[in-house]
Amino acid sequence: MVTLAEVAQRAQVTAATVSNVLRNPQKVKPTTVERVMAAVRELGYRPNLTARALAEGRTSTLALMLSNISNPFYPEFVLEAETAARRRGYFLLVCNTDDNPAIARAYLDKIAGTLAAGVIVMNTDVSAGELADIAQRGSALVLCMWESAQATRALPCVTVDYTHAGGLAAAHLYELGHRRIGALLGEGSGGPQSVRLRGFVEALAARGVAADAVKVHACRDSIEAGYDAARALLSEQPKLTALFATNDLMAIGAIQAAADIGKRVPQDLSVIGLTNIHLAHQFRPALTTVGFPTAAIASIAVALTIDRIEGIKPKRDAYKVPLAELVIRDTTAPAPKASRRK
Amino acid sequence: MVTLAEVAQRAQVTAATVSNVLRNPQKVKPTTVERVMAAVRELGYRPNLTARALAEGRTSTLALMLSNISNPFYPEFVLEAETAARRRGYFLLVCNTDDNPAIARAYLDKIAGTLAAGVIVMNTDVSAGELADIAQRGSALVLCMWESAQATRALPCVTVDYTHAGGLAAAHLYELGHRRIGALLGEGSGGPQSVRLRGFVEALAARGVAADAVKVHACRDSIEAGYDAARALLSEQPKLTALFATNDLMAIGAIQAAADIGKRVPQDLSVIGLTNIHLAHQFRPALTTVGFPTAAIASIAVALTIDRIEGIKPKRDAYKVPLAELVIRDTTAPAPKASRRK
DNA sequence: CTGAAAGCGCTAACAC
DNA sequence: GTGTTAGCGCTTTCAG
Repeated sequence: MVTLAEVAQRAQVTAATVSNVLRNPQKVKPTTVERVMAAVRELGYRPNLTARALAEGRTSTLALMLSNISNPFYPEFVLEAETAARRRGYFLLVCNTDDNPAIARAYLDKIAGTLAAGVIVMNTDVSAGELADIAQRGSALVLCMWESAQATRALPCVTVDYTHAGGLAAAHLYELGHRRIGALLGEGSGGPQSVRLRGFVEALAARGVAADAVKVHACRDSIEAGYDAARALLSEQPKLTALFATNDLMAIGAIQAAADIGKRVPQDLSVIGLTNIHLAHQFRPALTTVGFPTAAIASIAVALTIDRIEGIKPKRDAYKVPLAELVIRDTTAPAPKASRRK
Repeated sequence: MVTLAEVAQRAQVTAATVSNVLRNPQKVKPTTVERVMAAVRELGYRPNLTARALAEGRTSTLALMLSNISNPFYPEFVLEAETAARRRGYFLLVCNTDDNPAIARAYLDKIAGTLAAGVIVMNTDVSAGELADIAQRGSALVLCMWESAQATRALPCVTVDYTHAGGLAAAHLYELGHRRIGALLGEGSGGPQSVRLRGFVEALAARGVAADAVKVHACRDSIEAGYDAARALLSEQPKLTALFATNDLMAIGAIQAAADIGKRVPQDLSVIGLTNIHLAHQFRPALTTVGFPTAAIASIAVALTIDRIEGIKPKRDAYKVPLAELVIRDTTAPAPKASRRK
C-alpha cells in the first residue's frame, strides 16, 4: 500500500504538503501541486480512509438501521439514501436487525460514533428512549419513518404526515361512495401503524362515517399476512365494499384474498394501500395507494444526519415531509350500487 | 468519547493490559480482568473500531457492490450476506452503482483495501480484467453471480451453474409437451444472461428440439421490459405455447402481457422464470421457476472474501453452487392439445 | 508556501 | 502477568 510518506519522498516534499495538495490545493504553489500530483499518479496512491478518519476524529460512513431489508420499501429507501450519501462523500453501512432488538443494540453499541459517524434509525423495536440515551452520548442519531416517536432536538425524526396520508385514502374511498369499509392494520417493527389508521378513521368521521363502522383487522406487514387477514375480515364482514390497508404489501395480499373468495377487484371490492412501493404499479391489478415521497424522506434524513455530524444544529425536532399523494390505479372503483347508502 | 487510556487509568493498569483484557482475557490475571471490566462498565467504554482497524492494518468491513438494489434479487442477497458477515464480526457497506461503471470504479478506488477489507462484486459493467488489476494490488475482491467471468485464483468467482439452471427449465417445459417455445433473454448489468439461455437451448436440443425453434427476444431485466418483450414476441409468434425468461422479473412481466392479450396462463401459455425471488411465490398466478440458492451463494461469497482477507488462499478459481432446483407453481401446465406434436 | 512534530486510539512485540 | 514502546497513515497546528 502506497502511503503519503512515499508520495512525499518521491515528490521531494513532506507528508504535510502532500496532504495539503490533496485537501487544500489552493494553499500550495502550483508547481509543487503538479509535482505532488505526478507522484500520486505514478505511485497509484490512494488515501487510506481509515487513517484519515482516525486523524480527523470522524469517519465518512453513515449507518442505516432497518428491521428487514426484504420488505420492499427498504431497498427503495436504501437506494435513495445511498445516492444522497454518496453525493456528499459518505458511504452507507446497512444494518439489518432482523426484527431483533438485540441485534439492533449490538450494532448501535459497536458502530455509533466509531465506525459510523451517524446512524439513521428506521422504525425498530428499540425504544426511542433508549436511542435518546445513545444520542446523548454524542452520536449523531436520526430517527426516520417512526410513526409515533417523541422527537427531540437531540434525537430528531424525519417522517411523513401519516395522519394526512390515511386521510387521503379515506377521502378517496368516501368519494367513491364506500361506506362499509374494512381496514387492515399493519404491525411492523416498532409497533402498529396506528397513526395511519387513525388518520383514516378520523377523516371518515369528519364525513359522517362513524368510527366504529370501520372494521379493523391487525396483522403483520407482509403480503402473506395481508392475505390471511383479508380473508378473515371478508368472511366476518361479507358486506364490506372497500378495504384500506396501512401498507401496500398487505393491500396486495388482500387483493389476492378477494380473488380467491370470488370477489372482483375493484368491481366488488375496492382496495387501497399506503406507501406506493414499486410493486404497487407492477402488480396486477395495479394498486391504488397513497404514495410516500421516499426519495425526499431519504435525502432529508441523510442531510440531517450529515449536518449533525458536521456540527450543524437541527432547526426543528421533527421533519414532516407532507407530500403524501393519492395515486389512483385499478383497485378502486365506485361502490357497488346495491350497497350505496345515498 | 471514553478511550482505552482512561479505562486503564481508572483500573490502575496500562492501556496494553486493557487491550489484553478485551481481546485475550485468558492471558490476564482474573482479578485484573475484573477490575478492568468494572472500569469499562463504569465508564461505558466502547472500542473505537477505526483506531483498531488502523492499528491492525485492516478493517472489519466488507463492501458489496451491486448494480441496483431495487432489483428485488439484491435485497434478498444483501440480507443473507449481511447476516453471514455479522456472524463473523464484519459489517457490510452497500455500494450501489446505479448501473454506472464510473460510480463502480470510484467506489472501488476509494474503499478497496482501505475502508473495506474486502469487496464482493456482483455482476457489473466493470470488466473482470479491470477488477483483476485491482485484485492484483492486494485487495480481497470476490466476484459473485457473474455469468461469464474468467475467474482466477487471484479473483475467484462464486456463482451458480447457470447452464444447469437453464436446462432444468427446458426439461420441465419439454416434459409438459411444449415444443413451440419462446425465450426472453435478460440484459442486466454486465451483459446478457446468455449462459442461462444457452443451457436452456442445449437441453432442448438434447431432446431433439432444434435450437432455432426457440424464438428469442432480448430485453432489460425488469417487469416492465419483460412485459413489452413478451407482447412483441407473442404477437410475432402467436403459436408459442411456452415462454422461458432468464429471470423472474421478466417472467412476471410476460404473464401480465399474456393476460392483456387474452392468453390464459397456464392454460394457453406456460411461463417459467429463473431465480425464485420472493415475488415469484407472492405473485398470482404463482410463478414456476428455477430457484437459485441465494443464501448459500451469499454465505459462500462472504466466507471466501473473509478468508482472503485473513490470508487463507482459495482452493479453486470458481465456486459453483450447483443446487439450482425446479420450483413448480401455477404458471406452467401441459401444452394445449391442439399444439402437441406427439 | 513548506516543514517539523504531535497526536488520533489502538495493537503488538518485547521487556521486566 | 503487566508495562514500555513503537508504530498504523493521516491531519493539523505552529514555526520558519
